[in-house]
Amino acid sequence: MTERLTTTSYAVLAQVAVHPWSTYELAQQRVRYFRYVWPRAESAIYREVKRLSSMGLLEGKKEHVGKRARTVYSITDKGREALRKWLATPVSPFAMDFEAMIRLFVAPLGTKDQIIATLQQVRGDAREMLRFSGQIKQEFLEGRAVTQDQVYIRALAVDFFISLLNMVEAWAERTLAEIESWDDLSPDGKNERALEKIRGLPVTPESVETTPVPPRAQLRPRRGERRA
Amino acid sequence: MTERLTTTSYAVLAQVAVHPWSTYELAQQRVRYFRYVWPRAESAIYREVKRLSSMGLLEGKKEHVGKRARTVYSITDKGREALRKWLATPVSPFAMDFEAMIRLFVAPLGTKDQIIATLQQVRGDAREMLRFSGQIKQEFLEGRAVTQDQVYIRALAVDFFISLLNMVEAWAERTLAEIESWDDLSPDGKNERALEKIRGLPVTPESVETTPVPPRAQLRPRRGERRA
DNA sequence: GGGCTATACTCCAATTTAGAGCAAAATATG
DNA sequence: CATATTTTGCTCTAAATTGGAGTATAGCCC
Repeated sequence: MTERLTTTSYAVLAQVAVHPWSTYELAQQRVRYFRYVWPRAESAIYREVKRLSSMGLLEGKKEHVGKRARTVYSITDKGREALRKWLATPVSPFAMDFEAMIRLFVAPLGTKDQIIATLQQVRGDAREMLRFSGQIKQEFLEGRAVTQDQVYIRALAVDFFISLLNMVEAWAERTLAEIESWDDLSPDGKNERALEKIRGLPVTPESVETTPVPPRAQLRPRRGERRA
Repeated sequence: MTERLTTTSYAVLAQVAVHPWSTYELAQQRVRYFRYVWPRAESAIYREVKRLSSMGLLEGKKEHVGKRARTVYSITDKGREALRKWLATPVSPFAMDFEAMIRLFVAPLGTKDQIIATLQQVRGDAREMLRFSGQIKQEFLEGRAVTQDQVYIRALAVDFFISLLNMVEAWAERTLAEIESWDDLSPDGKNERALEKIRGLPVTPESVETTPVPPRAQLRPRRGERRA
C-alpha cells in the first residue's frame, strides 16, 4: 500500500464528494460518473476506498442490513484538500482504446461483411451510449438529477459526450455507406477517390511542418502521477 | 507465456503485416500506427513479438550492425491467418481515458484559473495531434506514405481522427469561452442558462426510455478476448 | 578522444486486471 | 410457503501489464 494517489484515487474521491456511498453502490454507479472517462476494474474500486480511508481521505462507517455488513464512505476535509491540490497539477492527455480501428486497418484481409459488422457494432455502441446520455439529459431537464445543483458544470460534460457520440455515430454511418458502395475490399480504382476525400479533410492549416515528431502530448505521463 | 492472443497481439501483427520491422522501429513507429487507438507500454511490444514469434505468427531474422544484433520480424502465413480469424469475432467497444473530465467534475473545489489551464491543455493536446494528422494527410497527398496503396482504407481512419480531434478542439474552445465568461466557479445564476444549453444538445429523439440500464456495450469484454 | 544521442534491447518490482468465490438478503416461481 | 434465482456486498488470487532502470554498442560532432 503506497501513499501515492493515482487518477483512479481522485476519480473515487470525486465521486464520493457528491455524497456518501456504500462501496457496492460506488462500484455500480461508476457508470453514471466516470465509467466512460476513466474505466477501471471493479475490484480496483474496492481496493481504492480502503486505501483512501486508511489515508484519512475517506471515512468509512460500518452499517448493518440484517446480518450483512456494508461500509458507507464519505469524503473528509483532508480528502477535499487532496482534490484541491490535484487540480493545480498538469492533466494527463486523453487517450482511447479503439479496437475497431485496428480491424479497419487490416480489413482487406477479411470480408466486406466482416468489416461492415464491425462498423455496425461501433455505430450500435455509440447509439446505445447516446440513449444513456439522453437519459442523463432528461434527468437534468426534469430536475431529478442527483447533482442538480451542479448543472452548470455537468452541462459542459454532457455536451462533450453527446458531441463525441454523435461524431462517432456519424463517422460510422458515412464509413458504412462508403464501404457498402464498394464491390469488394480490393484497392482497384478506389485510391483516387480516397485521395480526394483526404484532401477535403479539415485540418487547421497553420504549420503543417515536415518534422515527423510525435506530439509532445504523449510525453506527459498517461495514467498515474509518476515523476521522472 | 499463454497462447491467448490479445488485441495487443493483433495490433502488432497488423503493423508487421505492413512490412518487416526491427523491434525497435516497431516500438518507435507505433505512433504512426496504433499509438492513438491502442496505446500500450513499449516493453509490452518487445514481449509480444517474442511471443508471436514463438507461436509461429511472426518470423524473426537476426541481423547485425557491427557487433550489435537486431531482430527484424516479418509476418508469416499463419500470422495472416490469425488476423483473418480475428476479423470474424466481435469487436470490443471503444473507451477513453479522459482525466480532464474528472477535473471538470470537481472544478468548483479549485480556482477558475486551474480549470482554464486544464481545458487549455486539452485544446493544446488536440491541436498537437491535429498537426500530426495534418502531416499524415500531407504524406498521402504527396504520395510518399508507406501504405500509399492502401489510401482507400487509410482515408477512413484519417477521417475519424480529424473528426475526433476537431470535435475535442471545438468543445474545449466553447467550454473555455463559457467559463471565461463567468465571474467565478460558484453556481450563482448559472444553472438556468445551463439547462437551456442541455435542452439544446442533439440526442436522437427515438426512445429516451426511463430504464436507467447501463449500456450493454459495456458488457462485451473491453480488452482481451476472455470468454465468459 | 570525449561527450552526446540513437539504436537495441532485457529485466523487474509494483500495479492492475478479470474473474472466481463466498455468503447473506431480496425477490420470483411454483 | 418452500425453493430457486438474483442481487447485494464484498475478498482473494493468478496472470497480465506497466513504467522505468539497466546494459551495451554505434555513430556522430567537435
